[in-house]
Amino acid sequence: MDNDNKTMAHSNMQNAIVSIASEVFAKFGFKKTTVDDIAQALRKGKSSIYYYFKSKEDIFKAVVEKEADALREKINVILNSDLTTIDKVRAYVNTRMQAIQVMANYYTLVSERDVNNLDLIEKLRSKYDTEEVSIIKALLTEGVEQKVFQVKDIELSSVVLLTAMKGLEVPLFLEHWRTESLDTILNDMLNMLFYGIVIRNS
Amino acid sequence: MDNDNKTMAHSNMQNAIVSIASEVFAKFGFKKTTVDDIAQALRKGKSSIYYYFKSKEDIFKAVVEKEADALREKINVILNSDLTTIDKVRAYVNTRMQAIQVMANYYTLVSERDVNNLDLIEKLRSKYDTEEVSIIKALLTEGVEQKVFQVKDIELSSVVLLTAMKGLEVPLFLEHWRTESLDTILNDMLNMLFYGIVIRNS
DNA sequence: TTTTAGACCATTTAATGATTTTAGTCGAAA
DNA sequence: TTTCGACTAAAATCATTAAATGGTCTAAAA
Repeated sequence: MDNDNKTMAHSNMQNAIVSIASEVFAKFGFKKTTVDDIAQALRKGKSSIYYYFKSKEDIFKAVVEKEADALREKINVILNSDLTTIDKVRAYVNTRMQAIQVMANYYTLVSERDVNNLDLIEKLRSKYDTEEVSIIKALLTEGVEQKVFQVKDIELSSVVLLTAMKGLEVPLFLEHWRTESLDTILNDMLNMLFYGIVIRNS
Repeated sequence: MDNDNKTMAHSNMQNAIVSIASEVFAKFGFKKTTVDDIAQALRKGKSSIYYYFKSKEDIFKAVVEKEADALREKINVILNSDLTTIDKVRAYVNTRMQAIQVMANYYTLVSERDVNNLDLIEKLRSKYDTEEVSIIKALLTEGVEQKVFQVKDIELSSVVLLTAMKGLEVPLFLEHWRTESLDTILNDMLNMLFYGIVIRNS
């Protein structure tokens, strides 16, 4: 078997592990899932898993990264589209609010708040928050460049918007506090963002 | 001692307990503070405390309520002032963002997230969140009535604003992530809220 | 009559040692 | 190159015992 096929087979096995691990982690959570659980689900020995991954933590990171990729793909379609910047922001927020479902394993780890995993939680949180702030900054910058937006402090505004979205995850997704469709709610919020609440006389 | 003086004396002792308890809770947190700690700080026996309060939880609630009163007093000055509605909102947000310092015991309890106290946390959170939403609704309603604001869904907007403020408590107060003054940061955010980010051509 | 506090109870928490489980490694076999 | 059984060290769990704590009772003091 030449080198490329060997690497391909290696990758295939890694992908298989990540897929199965994703399901096992989803079922039991990070803490309660053992590497032996994952191995058994793959019908292999535990040390086989360690041939492909350095540690349990690395497997979990790969799982979360795969889920993040699914979200990134959707978001990149929006960023690269011909939509107006305003519509891009709308589409982005709508898609981003699916994060809690698409990146279920990451959110579960964060909410577990297990003191033994705070380091892992902080690593992941930092990585994905930084990424999100970059996306929002890019959108705000595009809007400013096209003279559609006026934003005094893009860095601050990006963080504020991300913080607001994250804060709303709980009432919108975990508590189901409103009966209107998510689209309606997000639309109202975005209109507040775009046009403000102060009435300006023409 | 007639009845009024008796009641007065009773209240005085309750106030003394709340004051001292506030300090002890602030020092050790709810969980680590024992009723005996509070009693010793007052140079009394533990069962004396139970003569004035039904439970440790009731003492803590009284402590938090006292702190909340300090914040309410400041906010009521704003609500009852002759300021324009826009300036009232500005002043309210500035004052409200002091909550994390003025209501320190409440915030400490919430961040402890002790599973044995989730019930108490939820009771207090519900109480004070409901109160805050009412204040924001009143301000938005006043603005709409004076035709200064245009808000499609006052209930939703109030909750969104409160959620955003709460979400920003961490970066602004606990992580000191920005070097500008708090006033500057809050001002920028409020301008986003009032006027939006979309440039509207006259 | 009101206030106080020591003694007490039931429950919770902490400490401890023993046992089990788990992450990760090694080396031989396939 | 890949797999896995055996193994190790550390971590986690369990059962038991002791200590601590929230709260109560009742008698004494103010």
